[in-house]
Amino acid sequence: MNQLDLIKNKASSPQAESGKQPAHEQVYQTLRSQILFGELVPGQPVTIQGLTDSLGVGMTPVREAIRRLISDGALVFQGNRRVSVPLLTSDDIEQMIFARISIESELSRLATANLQADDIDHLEHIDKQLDHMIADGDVGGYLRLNQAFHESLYSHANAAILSDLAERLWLRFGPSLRVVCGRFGTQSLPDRHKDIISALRNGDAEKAAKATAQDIEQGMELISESLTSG
Amino acid sequence: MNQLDLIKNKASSPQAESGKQPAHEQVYQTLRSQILFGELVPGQPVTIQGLTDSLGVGMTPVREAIRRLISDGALVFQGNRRVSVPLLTSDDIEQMIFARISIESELSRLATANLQADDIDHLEHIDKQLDHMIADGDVGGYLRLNQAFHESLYSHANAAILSDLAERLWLRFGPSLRVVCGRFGTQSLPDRHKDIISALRNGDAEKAAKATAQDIEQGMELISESLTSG
DNA sequence: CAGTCCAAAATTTGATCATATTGTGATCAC
DNA sequence: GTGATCACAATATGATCAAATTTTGGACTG
Repeated sequence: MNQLDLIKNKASSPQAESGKQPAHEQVYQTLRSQILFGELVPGQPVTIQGLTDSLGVGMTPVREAIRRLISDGALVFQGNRRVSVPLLTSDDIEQMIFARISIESELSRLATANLQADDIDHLEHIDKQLDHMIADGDVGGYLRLNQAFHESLYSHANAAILSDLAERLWLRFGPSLRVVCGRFGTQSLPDRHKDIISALRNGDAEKAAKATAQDIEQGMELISESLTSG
Repeated sequence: MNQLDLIKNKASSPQAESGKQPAHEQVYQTLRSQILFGELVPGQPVTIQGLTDSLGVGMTPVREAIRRLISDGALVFQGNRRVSVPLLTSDDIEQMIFARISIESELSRLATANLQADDIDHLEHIDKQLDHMIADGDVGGYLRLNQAFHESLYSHANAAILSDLAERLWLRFGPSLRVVCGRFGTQSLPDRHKDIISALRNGDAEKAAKATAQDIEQGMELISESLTSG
């Protein structure tokens, strides 16, 4: 894809460890995945020393990663010096529904014009795998592929700032979404992706935006219901 | 010599125990203000050691503060280990116009119902001072009061997540807005605040949202024009 | 005598710093 | 221009200090 990336990777080939990223970056990415895919439970405390032990790195990289995640809204600072995975209120969900629909609909709208046929094929491929995950009841697989679908779509919008805002919102509800899936199973999960794909193939940006909004609303309402019932 | 001056000037805070905050938090707040109010120039490099020297604290707190600001989008990591104040493209501005209008209009809409008469008086008071700053050509004062106006308004929306998203966007364009003001002077600066206040007094949420959107669009277009002309 | 409550020690966790190591960009010789 | 070398900045660790939580022990009350 990008020539510059290949060149940059080549320069660091001596250490063939697939990436000579600094430790604080690796810690950040690790925690980010764990939060995004619900491997951490809402309310769970996160300690610096616990992470230095389990990840085998020093305190400074862990601290930096935690600060970044707090800034992302993926972790919350508890007033005393404790840090934990956020517990969402239904009011939080309301705000996120609004923000996600505003931003991600626009991302779909922008992406529509830039998508080539094979890009859409790729999205369809992801969605097919997604169906299998839902059928198999594989919650982790669902979360990863659902995220991959949206990220892949939004990446074609060429809108770094809007994508960044969207990513932050995903980090906020990741843990809660996992809980919902664990409670209700994968059957009730939304998948308006077929509608999105069909709109993309027709080059209909408005329809793609609308379908994205519906996909978002269904998923978020599920979390909201889970909160009120629990 | 003046290493603590920047930190100590938080004395305006009503709480006397502002010295109780950890150093990394103070460094973050200091840098945040400097970025938000344009005391740092777009493109300017930011070094860890430079800040440890000038602020008189160790490297760890500085590192944490910088990571947070990178996550905020207020600073950018340059691929190599360099960090600098972001340079915006006109495409960035486009995205920010969209995001700000979406989110901040909603914040105005939500705030309308919650505002008491004396809250609106307070907003009007801020706006009156703002007029003086514009007349005097005080760019720094304009930036601070403009930010205070919007923050004060949005705080009544009781929407932490949306406010957080808005804050991040403000951090991104702060340095560039300062440059614009320096170039064009304060005369051309937008101020639809009178329209906002009048709508708030009438309890007209839609009109408040609309006036907010106009205020945002005018301000951002100014930055955009400055980019293309420069 | 048992249970509760409070205070103070002990333990755990966080915050900061000093220092060693590593990587980057720049300079200078060739 | 190319390549070795040098200076500087960033990264990472462990030590040290401070704060908060938990545990513990004893006294007091019922």
